[in-house]
Amino acid sequence: MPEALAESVWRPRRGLLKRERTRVLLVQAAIRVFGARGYADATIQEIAAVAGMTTGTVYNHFKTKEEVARGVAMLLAETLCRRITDSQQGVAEGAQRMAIGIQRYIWLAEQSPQWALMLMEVSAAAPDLLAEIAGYVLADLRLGVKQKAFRVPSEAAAMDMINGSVQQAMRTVARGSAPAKHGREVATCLLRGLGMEWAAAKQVASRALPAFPPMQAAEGPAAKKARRAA
Amino acid sequence: MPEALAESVWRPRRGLLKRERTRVLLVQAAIRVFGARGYADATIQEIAAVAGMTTGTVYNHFKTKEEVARGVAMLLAETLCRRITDSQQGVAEGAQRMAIGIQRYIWLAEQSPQWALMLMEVSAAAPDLLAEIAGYVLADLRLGVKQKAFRVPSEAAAMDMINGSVQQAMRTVARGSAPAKHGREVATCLLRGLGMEWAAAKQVASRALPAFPPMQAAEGPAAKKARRAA
Amino acid sequence: MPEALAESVWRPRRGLLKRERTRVLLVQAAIRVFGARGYADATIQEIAAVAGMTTGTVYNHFKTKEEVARGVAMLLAETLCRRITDSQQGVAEGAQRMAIGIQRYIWLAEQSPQWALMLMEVSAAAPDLLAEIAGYVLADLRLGVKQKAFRVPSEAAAMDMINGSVQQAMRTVARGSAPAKHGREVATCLLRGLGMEWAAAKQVASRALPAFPPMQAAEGPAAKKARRAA
Amino acid sequence: MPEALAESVWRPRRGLLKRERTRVLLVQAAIRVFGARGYADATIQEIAAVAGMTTGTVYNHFKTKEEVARGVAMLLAETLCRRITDSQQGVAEGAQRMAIGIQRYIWLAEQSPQWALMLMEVSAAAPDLLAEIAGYVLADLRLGVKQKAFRVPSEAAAMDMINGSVQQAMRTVARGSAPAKHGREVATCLLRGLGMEWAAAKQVASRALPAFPPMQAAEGPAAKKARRAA
DNA sequence: CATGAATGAGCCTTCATTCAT
DNA sequence: GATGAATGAAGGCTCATTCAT
Repeated sequence: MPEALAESVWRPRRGLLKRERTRVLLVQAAIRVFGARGYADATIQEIAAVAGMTTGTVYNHFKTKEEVARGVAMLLAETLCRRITDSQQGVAEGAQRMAIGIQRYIWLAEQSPQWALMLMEVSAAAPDLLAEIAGYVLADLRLGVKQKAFRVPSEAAAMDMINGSVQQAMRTVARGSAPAKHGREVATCLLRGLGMEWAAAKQVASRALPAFPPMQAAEGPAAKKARRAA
Repeated sequence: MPEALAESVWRPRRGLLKRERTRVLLVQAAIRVFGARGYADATIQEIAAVAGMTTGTVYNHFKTKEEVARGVAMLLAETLCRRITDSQQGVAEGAQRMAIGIQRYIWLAEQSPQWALMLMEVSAAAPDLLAEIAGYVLADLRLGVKQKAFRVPSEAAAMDMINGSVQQAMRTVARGSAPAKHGREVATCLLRGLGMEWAAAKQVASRALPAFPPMQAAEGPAAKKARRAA
Repeated sequence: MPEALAESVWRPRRGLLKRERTRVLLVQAAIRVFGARGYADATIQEIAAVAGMTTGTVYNHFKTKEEVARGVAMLLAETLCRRITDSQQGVAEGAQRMAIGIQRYIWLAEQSPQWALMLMEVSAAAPDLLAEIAGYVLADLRLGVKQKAFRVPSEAAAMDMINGSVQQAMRTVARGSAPAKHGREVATCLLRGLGMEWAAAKQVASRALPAFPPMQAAEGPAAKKARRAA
Repeated sequence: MPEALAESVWRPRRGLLKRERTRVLLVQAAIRVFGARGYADATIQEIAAVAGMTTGTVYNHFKTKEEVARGVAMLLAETLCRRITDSQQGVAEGAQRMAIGIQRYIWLAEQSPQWALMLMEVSAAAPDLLAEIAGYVLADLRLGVKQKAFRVPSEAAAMDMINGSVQQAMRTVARGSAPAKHGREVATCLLRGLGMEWAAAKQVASRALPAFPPMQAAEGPAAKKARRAA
């Protein structure tokens, strides 16, 4: 797990109902185990053990291993999207937002190759993850188009290009076979592919990435309930 | 299996030593089973049965299940590369060769979604497949660069973009959620990403795909031997 | 559940103390679930859910799953015996009472094969059911003997014959492999086995079955209490 | 297991192909385990262990636990039918053959209550057993009818009566709650139920049971093959 | 080389039962 | 009395792999 995300993912969730707290603990354990063993080789027993519970408890919350993957996917998606969105605060250009997102994912793969591979394995098992992320990417794409920075033959084609390229780049980086600055170069290619001119693409992709500050606590339903009651 | 490939893959291999013919039969059976069940759910016993042999025989030719996947990967790679290369006969422009390759893969995914998904699963288990294909892609990329049609920040970035995008597009198509002309639009994006101007990219991607004629028989070692002897 | 019994079994029990009403609701739910899944495949959790309660509640009323089966057995036995006895009102001949009982059970199996199989499964898990029923059968047997209609080598042998034959006939009927009039023919055989002459057996078994009127409400302890208090 | 059957069931099968020999060993082990634990509580692991093999081997021969029960049923059916048929050698009267069969089964339940209960449990899980036995019973029934000893309203009714009664009697005997001579008395009732006169029924049921000699070896396919080849 | 029976480690999954709230 | 989350012991079953024939 990239250090920069650890806190956001592991942070104990207060203010959740008991059932939900257990669920989150299980998902956190699953992230650890998926990361260590890979999705295919991870076992429910180990997830339970890591969470300090028993197998039965896992099945109280998830009907199948795949559903565990879905739980993991949702937590990761939520964390990633929120963290990256937070770091884009105040960036109004679609092109730059896109460049930030692209490079951030590749940067995360550099920080923790193992984690990146897990992320992609989980994505395969639980497409929800990509779907969630795609929402944010699409928003930036549309912003860029509206701002006349981008021009694409179709949103679908552009999305496939962006998502596929970033994933492939993450793999390359995780494998250790990427040159330095790979993130920036991939971003350059992609911005160009989205219709920008060479110089502009290069310029935008070269700007320093913004800081990546810890996520603010999300509210659980229990907390929401309490607030509503107030 | 896309009809257009079936003959090339299933054709009985004559002129091979017996050992190798058996091996090919097993690989062909494995392709069928992987396609039907997916790599993870395919069993050695079923592959053997489909090939009309027994488990033991499989292990006489492959040390592990993964090696079977490698065998499948090699056969598919060889078939794909040869067929696509053949169809590019006489195309001298790197840009157009690239456009043809990109669209052909996406077209194959349209022809047989199941097969496409299998292809990608096998790629994950046996990276040889992608490596082999990448060789051809890289050649076209370099050709395009040499011809000043392409301009890229780095070969690695361009390759990740191309490979990742095509895979993602194949997935989208296989899932059935791609718009019509997806192949052409993805190709347009990618050519643009490789440095071409909008109009040129669009124009090249819009040319009709060349025919996709059956592969000529490949020579087995036995035939080679015979020829050498002559 | 045979329609003819449904009302007697499902009828809400008024006038019961709350604790007992809950208990009955659970037993009724168990009958539904046992009928749908079979005893072995029924789960406490589903029984609770069907009753609109939780597992814990089930265990507040029954120490084990088997005890639930016992509860089911008692309710079914009570219902069956009472309904059949009611329908025998005014029949003074042991032989005819016996013929009615035999045919009624087989008729019930025709009405609802699934329910019949459940009945026998529950009997295996909770012999109380058969014991209860056997009491009524034995009474009719003795009546027939006293009236010189029956003549048997031993009560035990006769009881085994009657109970075993009826169960087997119910199974055959439930399986759908019994000819028409099976109930009547089995009854004829059994009456003959109990010592009657052919003609008499056949004649008695051929009489029309009496109507099968809904059961009158049974009193619960609360009602009893109230009555005692009066 | 009743001593009188043990030798017939456990005898090592020579002249069987290896696969079949293993299968028989597994079935024999299953009989032991079903007898000791009951069908529901028997585990595949224990069966394998008792047979000196591993669980995987069991599943090489039987797809499910129920199929193991079927294997047991077939072996028991074959053994029982052959042994009883052998002991009826030279008995030409259908009535007496029937009386012998009825009493023999009940006698076996006396010899080994546990085994009898197992037999009935297995019958429930694998109806093949009863079906096989029923064939022999039906033959005797028809013989008796042809000889004018029996008269029944329908074969189906008679069969249900015989099978059901014998099973119930076996249960009663196995439970230890049957009076002495229960077998004879049940047989008397049943012969009467099949249409005989009281005196005749009693007389036939009172004859001494014939000896119960060990079964002659059955030929396995390998032996058959060898013989054919000769 | 082919055969195919045997292996065996180990996973997923179920569910009766408990117990703190 | 009701709740329902948690338990945990087991068991069925799979399948890649081996090896004697």
